Amino acid sequence: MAMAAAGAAVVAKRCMNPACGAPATAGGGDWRKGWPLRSGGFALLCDKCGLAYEQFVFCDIFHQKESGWRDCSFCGKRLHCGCVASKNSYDLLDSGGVQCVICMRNLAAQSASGQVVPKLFPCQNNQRIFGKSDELLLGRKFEQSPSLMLDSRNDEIAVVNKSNHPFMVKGIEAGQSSSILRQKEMENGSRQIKWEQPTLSIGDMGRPFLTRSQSALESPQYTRRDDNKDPTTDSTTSESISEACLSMSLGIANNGNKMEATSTVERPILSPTTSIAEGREITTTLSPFQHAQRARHFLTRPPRVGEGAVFDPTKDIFPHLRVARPPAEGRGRNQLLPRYWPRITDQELQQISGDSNSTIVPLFEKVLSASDAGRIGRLVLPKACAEAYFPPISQPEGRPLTIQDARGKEWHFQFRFWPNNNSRMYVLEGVTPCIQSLQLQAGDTVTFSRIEPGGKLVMGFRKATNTVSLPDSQISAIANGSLLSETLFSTANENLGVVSGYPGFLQTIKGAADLHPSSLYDHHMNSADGDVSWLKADKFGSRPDEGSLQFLQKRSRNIGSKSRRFLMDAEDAMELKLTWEEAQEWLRPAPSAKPTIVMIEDYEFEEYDEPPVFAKRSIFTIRATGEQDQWIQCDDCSKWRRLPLTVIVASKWTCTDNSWDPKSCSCSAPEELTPKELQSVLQQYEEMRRRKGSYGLKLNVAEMDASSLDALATAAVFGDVGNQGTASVATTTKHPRHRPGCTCIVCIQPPSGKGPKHNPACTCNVCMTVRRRFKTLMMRKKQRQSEREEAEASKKITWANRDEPEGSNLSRSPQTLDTTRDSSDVTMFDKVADPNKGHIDLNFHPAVRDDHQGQHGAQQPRPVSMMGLLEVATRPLDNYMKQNGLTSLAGEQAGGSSSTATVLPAPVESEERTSNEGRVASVERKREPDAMAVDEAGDNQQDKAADDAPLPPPAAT
DNA sequence: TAATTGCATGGTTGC
DNA sequence: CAACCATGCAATTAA
Repeated sequence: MAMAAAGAAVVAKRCMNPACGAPATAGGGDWRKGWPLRSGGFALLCDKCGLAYEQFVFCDIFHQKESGWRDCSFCGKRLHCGCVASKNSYDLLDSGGVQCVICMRNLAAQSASGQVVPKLFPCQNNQRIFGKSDELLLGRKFEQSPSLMLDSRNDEIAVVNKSNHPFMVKGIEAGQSSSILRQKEMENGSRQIKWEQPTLSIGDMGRPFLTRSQSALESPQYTRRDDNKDPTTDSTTSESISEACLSMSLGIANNGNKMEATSTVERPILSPTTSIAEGREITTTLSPFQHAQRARHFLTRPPRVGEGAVFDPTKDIFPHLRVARPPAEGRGRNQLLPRYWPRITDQELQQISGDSNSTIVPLFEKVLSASDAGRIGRLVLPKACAEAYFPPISQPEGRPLTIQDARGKEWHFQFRFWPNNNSRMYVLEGVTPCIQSLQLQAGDTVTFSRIEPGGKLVMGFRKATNTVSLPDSQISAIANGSLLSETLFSTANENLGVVSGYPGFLQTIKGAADLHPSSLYDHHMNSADGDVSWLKADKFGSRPDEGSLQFLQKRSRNIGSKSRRFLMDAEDAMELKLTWEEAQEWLRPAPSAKPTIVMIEDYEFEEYDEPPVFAKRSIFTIRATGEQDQWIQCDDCSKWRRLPLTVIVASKWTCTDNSWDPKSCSCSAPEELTPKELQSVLQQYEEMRRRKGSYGLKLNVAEMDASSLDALATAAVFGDVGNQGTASVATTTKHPRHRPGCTCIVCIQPPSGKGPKHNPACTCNVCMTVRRRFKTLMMRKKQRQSEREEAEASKKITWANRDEPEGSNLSRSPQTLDTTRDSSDVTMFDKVADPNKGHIDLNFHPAVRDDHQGQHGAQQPRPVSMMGLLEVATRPLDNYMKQNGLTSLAGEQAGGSSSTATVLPAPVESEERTSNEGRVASVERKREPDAMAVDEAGDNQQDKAADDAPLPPPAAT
């Protein structure tokens, strides 16, 4: 790359080879970047004579090859180039050598008089050539800036106008400089520093970057602050600090040639570069490292717990585990979204670090979109990432950016931006060769890291090997819009193991795993060796990662945007080989859950902040006396033991855990149920399961409906599954159906902070559906009012049957149930709560109701998905009216009563219902006032209507 | 005519 | 609701 391309404002520079003298100016550019240097810079070659120079990213000055390194004459530590920009990292000695700041300080400490006079100038590198074009100056012409120096003897700050000095200088934002300078001061220990700006702790910073070897392993800039170690004892630290200081400057007022710090806090030690910066746009060249430093300055908000930002002790235990780490630096004013957090395992870091002493700082990663991986050759960069980690650019043209891949090959991109909605859209242009070389495609993940020291950008990649490859026919069908989203996802699910689920599911499952070593181990072990293809992409097995997931989500965007949230990791799916109904048996309200009563259109709903929990399956029975029991089977002896109704037990339970019944706390104790009773109960139970399974078992994981997985998700995220022990829950008094396994919005809502809360203003699908149902309800009520008179005659009939669709649980009293079973005095029932209050049931199953509406339960219900629900919700009102007979509501009420028999969550009940309608109705009538009965009848009707169809347009509601 | 470039649009998502 | 960002598309340039 010719330097001329860097910009037109390159000042006259000539090759230092007297026989050459090739200019590096625009138009004459015979300069090109060469090989990467371990320093983090790159070689600069004179195309004409081949003389090589090197550039250091910290000072942005080209140095004649190998001429810039300076080794401390005392400790031998490799110092930086020796240019003015790095001048503060060492001191020139009269003897001709250099002295690093550490040695210099030590010497000063040893000297009572402290007469250590840094020899700031002249700099030795008089053969240096200028480097850096205006692209590095962000469009500004090169300008000489006064260099700031500090006489350490008296701590005065002296500004020396180095207008005659041939080195480009630069500045950074005041905030950054002050922050860094404070670091520097701490480093030197020469002053008492008051930290004005927010101090970042480990917790604030998240997990700092890792290095090849340990302790490595924390960013010196941070660890030093955190543990207050004496930096002099840590060469790594000091070196890093020194390097960091290379890039700092002071953001103080320029008083001509003399600058004075007006604040004691802001007094710098050394800042060799000071172009006065007032903001980004006038900020001069910053290396990525500098940039990160600056960005770090804005880090004031601690990461949220739960986003993975907290210190994760498991990382030390499982360094190979892929856990998204919030970048330690440079997240900018706004925190980086977790989706961009690098998910690089320590092993991968080690790989990329190789045998060098370099430190890898994971910055961010991005899943390649179709656009990114397409032929257009543009990789859209997340704005926050670009601004935090890449060099600042002020012009849309941007600047060239060289990024090295894990194989050591350098790729030259154009880092630029487009103005977009008063904002910027950052892109890397020219990525096609890289993409093709690495054989990346949409869904793969590109990871950006930085090598320290040097600040060199490195990119890795992670293949999404399980990327869905749909048959062409399906792809074309998708393109034509003829393939329903469900089909796509079904296909995707089959191929990838993607299933529907709550969006927080994946995150929370992983999050939970992160917090629990055992689960994490199980969950991640298979992929422990990583799916990041840093150096040996093909060597490692891979698992579908979030990249492929996101890719799928993106691909599905145009055909079912609502469904993009119903995706999950294939590996997670593998662990969820159970049907929804099976899962239901394990779900219980959280023991500690306290419901919040929410009024929705005059109806009370209970909302729980806590998700349901896993619990061991149990069977509820009711005796002839009306007494209810809960039975649970011992995992050891398989005997059934009676438990209090409200008890929730862990997934494993044995007789010895039976603290409620001393007589049955041992496996040797006889079973309380007689064989006949037991057989009856189990038969009923199996019957119920069969019927549930009749549709549930048909569902593979991928076909679970959304609500099912929502519940699964919320259950899965509950970390203390099985540890609830006993608690008084299980039933509620407000929501008649709020029982173990309930799938209403109360139960399926995700834990706080993990998703939309179902407050009255919630607009999630579930809530919206509920609201629509209520709107439908209200609409129908209005219509009914006008028809009520003529419907009066059939009203009683309606009442007699009105509870069938939804209210069988409500209407079924223990006594009623009991009379239906004559084989035993113990009858199984679906655990219900207080049936005293009329509530609209949220546990509707439209498909179930649909099927049974016309066939009285003879037909097995179909699974229903959220997409299907949404689909029917969009049907025109007239269809809705026709389908639901709203034109003749009275007739519906009268004639529809017989068709309202339905299968309910507890099939046993529905079966009874058909034979006991009259009794059920009478019981129902007894317990509720007529007014409520009317409403509830309407509710049920409307629920049904709203469930299986069609929601009226807003005007109709 | 194809490829590239620059911008606009609109879906998605976080606040 | 606003910001972000994936992508479409018109304008421009190159072949």
